[in-house]
Amino acid sequence: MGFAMDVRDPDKKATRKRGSRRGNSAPTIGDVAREAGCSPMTVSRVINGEGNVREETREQVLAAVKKLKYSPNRAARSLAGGEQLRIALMFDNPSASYLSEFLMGALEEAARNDIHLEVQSCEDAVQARPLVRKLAEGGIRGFILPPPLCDDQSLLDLVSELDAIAIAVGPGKATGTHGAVMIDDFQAAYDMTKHIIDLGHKRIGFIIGNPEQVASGRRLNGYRAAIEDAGLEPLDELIVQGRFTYRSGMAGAEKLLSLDPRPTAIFASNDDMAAATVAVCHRNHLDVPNDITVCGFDDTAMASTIWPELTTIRQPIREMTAWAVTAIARITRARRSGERLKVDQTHLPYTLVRRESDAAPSLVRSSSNGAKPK
Amino acid sequence: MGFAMDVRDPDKKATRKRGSRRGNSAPTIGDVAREAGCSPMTVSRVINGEGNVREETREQVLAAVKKLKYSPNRAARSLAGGEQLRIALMFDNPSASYLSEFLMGALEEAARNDIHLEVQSCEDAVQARPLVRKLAEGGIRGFILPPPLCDDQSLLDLVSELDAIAIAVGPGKATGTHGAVMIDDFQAAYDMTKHIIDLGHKRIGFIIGNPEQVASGRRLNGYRAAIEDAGLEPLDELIVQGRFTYRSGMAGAEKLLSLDPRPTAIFASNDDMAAATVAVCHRNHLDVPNDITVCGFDDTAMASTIWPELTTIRQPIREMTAWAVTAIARITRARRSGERLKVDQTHLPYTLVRRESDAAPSLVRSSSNGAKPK
DNA sequence: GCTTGATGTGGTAGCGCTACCATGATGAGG
DNA sequence: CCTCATCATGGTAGCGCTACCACATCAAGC
Repeated sequence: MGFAMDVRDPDKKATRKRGSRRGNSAPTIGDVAREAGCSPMTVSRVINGEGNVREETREQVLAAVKKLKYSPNRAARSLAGGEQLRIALMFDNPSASYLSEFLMGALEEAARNDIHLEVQSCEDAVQARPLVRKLAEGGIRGFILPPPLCDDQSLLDLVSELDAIAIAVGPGKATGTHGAVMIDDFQAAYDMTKHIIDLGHKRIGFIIGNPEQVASGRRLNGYRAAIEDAGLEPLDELIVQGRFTYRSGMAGAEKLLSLDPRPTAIFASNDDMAAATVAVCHRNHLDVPNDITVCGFDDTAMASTIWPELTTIRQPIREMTAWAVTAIARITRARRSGERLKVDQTHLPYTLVRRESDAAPSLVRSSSNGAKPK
Repeated sequence: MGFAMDVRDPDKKATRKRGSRRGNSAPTIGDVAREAGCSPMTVSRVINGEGNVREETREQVLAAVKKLKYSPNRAARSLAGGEQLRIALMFDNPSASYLSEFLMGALEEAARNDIHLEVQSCEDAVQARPLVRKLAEGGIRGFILPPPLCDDQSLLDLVSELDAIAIAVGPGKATGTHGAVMIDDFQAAYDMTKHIIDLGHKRIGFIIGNPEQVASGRRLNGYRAAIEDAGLEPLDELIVQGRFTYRSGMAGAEKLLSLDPRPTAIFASNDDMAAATVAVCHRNHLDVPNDITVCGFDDTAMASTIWPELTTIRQPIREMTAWAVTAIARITRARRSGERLKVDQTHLPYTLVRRESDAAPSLVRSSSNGAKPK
């Protein structure tokens, strides 16, 4: 026995010294155990807040932890602890340029918490269903769903049914059966509309988003409320249907510009449609913003690429996705230890980003060189 | 003996079955080894791109990986492998809409290999220098540099000097002192130009990219070579300078459209400028593609957002970034074990994506309804 | 007294992977 | 022919931690 140890020890030391496996720093659970005069197992128990440890022992361990500045090794923990938490991030419009922000938030947060994140793209909500089922059966515990997927109630129900967790990122409305992070679409649209009104505009056109996404309706309502609160006449002719696509934005803008008198400002429900509106304005030889103000929503890359750059509403997409990831982690942990806490929902703050596409209306139609007020 | 086995075996199976440690899914390196008919070690070698594996074996392993959809367990990897590799992804034009693809590739691959990736934005190459120094001193071992950062030779030299690894993603030209993944910009521009020529165009305008990026010159040369090879007259008036921005694209397009006779096609060095060109054409009441063909380069989100959608060259940005990440990982590993293998460079295949912005030239100027040939 | 059952604690065996060394197979040089 | 280097591969022993069982201890019950 003694011999065996003698042989083993130097060997081990040599390995250690070279530091081929581990630099030299980072105390391990074993170091703590030695310091506290107990076994690694007991240390593990204390650290994980399990019961069945004498108060005295616990204190010794905690003192040792503090003294050695021990912090558990994440990799080892998740390796030993059985399965790693796996969550899927699904999206069905890969063209969305806010995807990069979306990914930054999710992947960063996932890495921080040692969560495996799978990025899945799919055609639409219908096609997503079998995919979700497969993933859930394959061990995925949570799903992050951006719009428009998160507006499909039956998809959300399917996730609950499969005993997984769905978090909607930026849905128009939360239904209470699942978690959600969003901005207040209503208030944001209200603010933007009020901003345009404050600039002096009275005829403000609005292009609605995809009717299948609840957010579209909320943005429309925000616009309407601001118009009414300002005492302006709410005219149906100023509101046209779009579908969030560039092309639908072109059609909507053409319709609005053919009105007589034409609106002096157009608020499109997203940036792609706003960009399309700018294009149509240019085709009609209208200068933006001197002849007409155009505003968007979302602050995607498109908004700051085109000329003039769009005044728009910025969603804190990164923070929203990060929140979604931690929410899933929290809920799963709770579930593992039996308790079934209810999923929560939250609103994060948005910002109105003022760029170059808005200005006060030119009073005289022909004088199109009115300097934009800063 | 037989008894002992009888006792032990079911026990083990039971443990497995309950899946207390491992769910049941996730194939391990051992499963792959069994499938490929070799040892786990060999699989490990293949996965980490180490040398000393017979080509035949490598292929078998790769096939097994694919078949089983194996993906290495990050926790185990970093637990066994010592310290975590840290690399930085720097970029200086956050507006680039290909950023999302870029990030997808990098972050996904980084997560897969349990590499800590820091995303850093900076103003320009000059400003990047102190930042690189600080990061390298802080333990960053590799830098991923998209254009235009990767075209700054002194920045690349700085990285080598600091004993870190630089991989250029999509530079115009590789200098041999650093790693690089790219497409053949010359050949791609040549192919696109030839495509336009084959459509029947003879006066083809070209908008050059940012002169500070070497890729711009390569694309220009590709255009020139195709023009000459087709026996068309190379006219300087058809080539205008741009800077890869939407706005510079507008200026360039305006200049080209003011020529008499105007070109029947315009090939812009990137999608943003091509989109701007389409906008300018529309402003001049020219239909795309019936009155004029417009082609882009890069296949960013912009290309498929606007109407008409752009015919363009797709770079496999995601794959390129992923390659960059694994290259850094491979080289670092090699360095750790002493050997100093030279950094390598590779070309990845591009594709010409045909959409709706190109057509044969309309022979009679007024008849603008020429059907687009399929 | 000895079975039960709770309560602390330690031992053992991995989690999936890689560093390191040992091996077998080849070919070059003596 | 045998050595010695060079490859291609396998075996073994951990990385730091936790699940699981075994054990020891002490109280209460038949």
